[in-house]
Amino acid sequence: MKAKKNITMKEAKEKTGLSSRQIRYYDQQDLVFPGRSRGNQRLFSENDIERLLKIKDLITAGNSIETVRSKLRAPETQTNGQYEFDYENEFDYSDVKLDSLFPVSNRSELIKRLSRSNSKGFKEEEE
DNA sequence: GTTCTAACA
DNA sequence: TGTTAGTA
Repeated sequence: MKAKKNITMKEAKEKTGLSSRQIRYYDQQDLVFPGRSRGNQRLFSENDIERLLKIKDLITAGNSIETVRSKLRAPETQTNGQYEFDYENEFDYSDVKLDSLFPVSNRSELIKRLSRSNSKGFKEEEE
């Protein structure tokens, strides 16, 4: 039963109006967490799009990646007693061809992300 | 045809 | 940020 539909890069570009470069960049900056699947391609959910939209809004408003990250913190790091799992959600797994289980299918990717979380060499980078 | 990463302009 | 290279 595939109720929700996954969104591909192309769709994401159209829906957000952002370039693929920007979307991938925001992904690297941990501003969005799209799932990965077939061929290591990103699969966004409706939530990711909304998140991207908000990011775009903040960036175009003259804010930097840092600011955006402050506003949209990763759920795991948001230890305020209030969880905002706004993306562990409507993901259509039936359409995803994963080699193993989703959460830990990409160990290398997970390791990379964890590594990035430690490196705090951020500056005032904008458009 | 499209996305992915990495790197250069 | 755009764009290109080589790949899947």
